[in-house]
Amino acid sequence: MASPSGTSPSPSEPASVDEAPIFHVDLDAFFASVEILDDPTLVGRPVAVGGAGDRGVIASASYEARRYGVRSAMATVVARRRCPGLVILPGRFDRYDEYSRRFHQIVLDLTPVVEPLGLDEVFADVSSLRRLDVRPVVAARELRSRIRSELSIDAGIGVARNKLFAKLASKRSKPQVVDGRVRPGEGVVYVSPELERQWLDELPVRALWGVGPATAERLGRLGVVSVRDLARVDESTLRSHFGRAMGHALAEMAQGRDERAVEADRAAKSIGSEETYAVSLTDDEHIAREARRHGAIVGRALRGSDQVARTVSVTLRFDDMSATGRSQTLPFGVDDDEAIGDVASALVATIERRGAIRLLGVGASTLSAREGSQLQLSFELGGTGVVEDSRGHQARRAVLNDTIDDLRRRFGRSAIGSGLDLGPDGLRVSTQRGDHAFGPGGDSDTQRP
DNA sequence: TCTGGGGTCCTAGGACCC
DNA sequence: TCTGGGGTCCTAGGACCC
Repeated sequence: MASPSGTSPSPSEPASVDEAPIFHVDLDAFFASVEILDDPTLVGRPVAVGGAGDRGVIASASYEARRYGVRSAMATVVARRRCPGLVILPGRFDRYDEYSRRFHQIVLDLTPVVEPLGLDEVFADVSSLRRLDVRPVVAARELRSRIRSELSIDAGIGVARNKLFAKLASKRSKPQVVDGRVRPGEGVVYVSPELERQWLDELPVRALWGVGPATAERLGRLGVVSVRDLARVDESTLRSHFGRAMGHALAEMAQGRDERAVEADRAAKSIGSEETYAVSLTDDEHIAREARRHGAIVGRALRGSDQVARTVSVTLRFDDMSATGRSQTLPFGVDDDEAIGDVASALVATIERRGAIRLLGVGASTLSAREGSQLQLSFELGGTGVVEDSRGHQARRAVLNDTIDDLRRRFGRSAIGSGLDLGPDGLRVSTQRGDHAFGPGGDSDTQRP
């Protein structure tokens, strides 16, 4: 296949695993591809997965749809305008999960060091192939054909010295839309060390990992548009403008350096559920109910993964697109709908509204394995260490109620929506207050004026 | 043209502890 | 008189990624 000089893979060049130990593997148009596989009548039609409503966004677009300029992250109303015949599907994430697991397993058959990024991408460290004397480009081609034969989905694979170049290479390996036509990709692209500098110099800073619209804009104001420009700025300057971590990362990437390891088995750090409403919320009771509903979804997810969360957070986005949040860390982990819902609805009630609410979300973090959390609570609350269900429950309830009282105090009663003071929605649970002088917040009553 | 839902990471200030 | 220094935890906000 014809390729622009300097950007073609160099399959004929020998590359040992030591020269190019990192793969970035990325499935093409993943969600849309799964939908087309499951419904052959969609073959050849422009297909997208995403929200169909006025506030929807495209999550994935088939190449047929991309011919019309449809892209992921594009507002659905825009996509429809560009492509009136666009088939928009809501998405079936359980199904994508199945495909994703199979995809991961195929890569895991090659190397155990696999780091997923979302459902359709992984980094893989293939250093372990050294013993087998396999050239990485050859291994990548075999991997690609296995993915294609077992999943019926194409993948692009970047092969390089580090994550930075592997990711840039996989992007170049993809099919491209040129003049309304889809040009097949090369599938596997290897960046040789000799090509690295040339690649970087051609790139806009926006192509670098971690450089989004805001950072690109700020760099532009410093006269930095390309990575070539960026390479001329010293690190201390970058740190002073962008902070320690970002400044360092920018300086490193501009030189083609990237020491990040491929990390397998990264545990999730938070679980959340959020929703953008077709019609923004204004009613206090409705808002509290939604906080509880999302809290219950989070609770189910926690229980499903045998985890408890100590931190409950809420996020609101208003009609002006501004967003704000509140979070509260409890002295013990929770995984039940009621506890999460109580804290979430109380948190939401403390937020001063800047208008109608278009998005409401509930999150859980500071996660730990569920086992033993009840016992731990019993100790923390000054118990004997003997776990007794009713007592444990009552003590948790008491701490939870105190926590909610603390929120009122911190943010002022007036900030609390009318939905909170009353009992009927079950927010306040009848517990004799003052009969427990233990636990964090347990003596907060005495501080109340 | 108007911006989803799942997440991760970073920063900064205050509280608190030694 | 003026008044530490570092570490950790918590919270709010923001940018970014897929």
